[in-house]
Amino acid sequence: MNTLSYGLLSMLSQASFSGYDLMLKTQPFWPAKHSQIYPLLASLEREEYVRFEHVAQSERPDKKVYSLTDKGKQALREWLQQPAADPVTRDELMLKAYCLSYTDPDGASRLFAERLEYYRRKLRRHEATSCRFREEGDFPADGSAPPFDSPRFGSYVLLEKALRTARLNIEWTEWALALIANSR
Amino acid sequence: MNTLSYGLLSMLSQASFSGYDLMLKTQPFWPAKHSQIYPLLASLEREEYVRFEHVAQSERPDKKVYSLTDKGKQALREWLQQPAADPVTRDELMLKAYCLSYTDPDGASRLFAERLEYYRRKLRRHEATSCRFREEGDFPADGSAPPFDSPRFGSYVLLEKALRTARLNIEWTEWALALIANSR
DNA sequence: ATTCTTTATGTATCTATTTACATATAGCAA
DNA sequence: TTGCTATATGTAAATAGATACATAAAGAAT
Repeated sequence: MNTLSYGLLSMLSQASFSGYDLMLKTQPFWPAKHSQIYPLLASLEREEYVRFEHVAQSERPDKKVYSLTDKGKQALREWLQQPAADPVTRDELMLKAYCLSYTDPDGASRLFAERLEYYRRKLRRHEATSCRFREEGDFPADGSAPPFDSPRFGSYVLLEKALRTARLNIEWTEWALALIANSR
Repeated sequence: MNTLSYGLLSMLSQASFSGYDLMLKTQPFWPAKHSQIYPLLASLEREEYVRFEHVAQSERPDKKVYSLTDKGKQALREWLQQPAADPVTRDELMLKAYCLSYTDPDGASRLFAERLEYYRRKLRRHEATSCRFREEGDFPADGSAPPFDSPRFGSYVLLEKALRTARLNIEWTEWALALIANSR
């Protein structure tokens, strides 16, 4: 059982999902391709952490909808008792920053401007998710936090982090672009 | 040539380093073990992107000090023309947040309190680095930014991001801990 | 004295992850 | 009608990364 396997179980604690859904849902915090997810789900099913049912769809391909077994729920409770491993970030732009003087201010601006667009897209997506959650009743409509007992408490805390991080990254990138522009 | 290989070249654009130094320097933005670094350096040397000289040390083991060749510098310039790949973050705590209701407020507080300590340690380290850079003359003593042409411009921009991010993460974790405490 | 940590370099093996190969249906755009 | 995207599931092969094995010497702590 590796971290991603526990991550899949964790997503399934909120609702049942297909492998394709899980692949999309894990992207923000543990990106993985479908070619990694499907074999893991098959293994989790063999060892009875999850079960699935075939769901026929008329307009789309049929799917397998997975849900937690009691063994899966127990595994989650034990996993939560363990401290979380340190987060890992890998960012090519940060590596490029070390040799920024090998290009000119125009080249550097282009790199940071592309990253700024990436952060802005992220913020827009998180804001849309926040609205959707409030409209669909996952979060209270008044903007307050769901209670700790609610299965949405975790999503609320995560979304808040994602929003704050995106805004900070936008501010930092704009600050860096201004520094580069001032040097011209 | 993978991303980490370019990252090693990028670090070498600032100064010459041993494989051990490079392993330590890459941790913040592209963590890698020495067992991954050493073979990459050997391969970069075979293909003449870097060269090394043996440096005998009296009080420590001898080392190989690597530096960029002209071919390595050219490779860096071409790499900088390409847009940077999207950053990747993998964080077990975020996965655990999805099933937080499977534990109690005490268990959840413990998880977030451990992470808070991690972020505080990070901030202290970054602040120490910032002081060191200013004392050693890498950054201007008045707190202003090094000029764009300076090989330290990138480090300055990166350190600023690290400081802002660590502070935001501390604030977010404290906010989450307060939410959990209020539910008790 | 002994154990632990840091510096320093390397290889062998295993696991995790990505890329490519494969297939199928529906909708949309050129 | 041809190609592109999204949904949906899978396998094969390659690469990237982690763990374990190996060695060595100095200093600090116990």
